[in-house]
Amino acid sequence: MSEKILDVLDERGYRSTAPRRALAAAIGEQERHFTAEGLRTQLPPNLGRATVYRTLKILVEAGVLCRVLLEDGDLHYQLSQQGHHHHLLCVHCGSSQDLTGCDIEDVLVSTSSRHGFELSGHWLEVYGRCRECAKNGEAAA
Amino acid sequence: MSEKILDVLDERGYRSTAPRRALAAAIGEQERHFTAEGLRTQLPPNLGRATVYRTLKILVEAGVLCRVLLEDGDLHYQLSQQGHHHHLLCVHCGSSQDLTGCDIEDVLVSTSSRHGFELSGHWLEVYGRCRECAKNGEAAA
DNA sequence: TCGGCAAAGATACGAGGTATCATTTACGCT
DNA sequence: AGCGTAAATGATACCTCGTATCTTTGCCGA
Repeated sequence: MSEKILDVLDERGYRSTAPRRALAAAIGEQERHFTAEGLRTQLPPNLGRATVYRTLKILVEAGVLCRVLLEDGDLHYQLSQQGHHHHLLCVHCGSSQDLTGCDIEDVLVSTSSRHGFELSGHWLEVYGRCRECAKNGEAAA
Repeated sequence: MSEKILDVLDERGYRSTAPRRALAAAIGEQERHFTAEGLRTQLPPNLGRATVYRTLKILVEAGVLCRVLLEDGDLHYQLSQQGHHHHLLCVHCGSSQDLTGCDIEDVLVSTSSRHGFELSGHWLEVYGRCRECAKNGEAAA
């Protein structure tokens, strides 16, 4: 996975540097969405803060990562699948599923045009409980 | 409008104070979504920053204001109509329309349950160009 | 009118992110 | 291989947005 990230950077003309390799490796190991600061704690401490933020920004622009907005407003990142998609975020265990091939786009387009609105983009996050957490009962709030 | 805001505060047991009256008046004058800091520049400078943020938070909880997330991640506020709704945000002129009574909720519910997901909430912002800006041509990017 | 308690303002703090800038390093070129 | 240059880095300072703390102010019910 980390190789794939480095490939994308290479394709875009970015240089292969030690900090970027470390970042790619760390990102590849994430099992959930993560924050910039969280990622930083898993990296050598001499790796500058600015470098982390710079690289994350590049990776989002390159489509490798996508931003995930948590219900409390926290901004996280995760490896992005396919192109445009949305997230089903479990508020209980923190897992996320991607939502693709749904009919939401269509609904949006038709609803928007009914308002004379020329749609260019949108942002959707869905919060709830995943199958596992819902099954494991009412124990947890 | 500002009276209505003060009424809501009163109903909820909040006291009527000079800072809150000033805030309510300023909010009533906003024609677009606004930021906390932007609002602050339109208020007497002796009105503390904490007070602005505290009051905005109260008003969001009371349903008077709603949060609006701009495409660049900036958090704005605006007077909220009805209960749950979404925004059509014009990226050109900055206006916003409310999106209510649409069928998006239904689609979300059915799509989510197909994933075994127990939906509890969601966040949607739609970006594009409003009727006016779309009409006024391709001149502007 | 007066006292308790909510609210205000000042201030400091903290997180998250960006600008600046001198130094280092990748890598195309010969 | 070695070199020159532009890109990238890390340190640092800074900025914005928002919150915690704490003392003082002032609303409002008895």
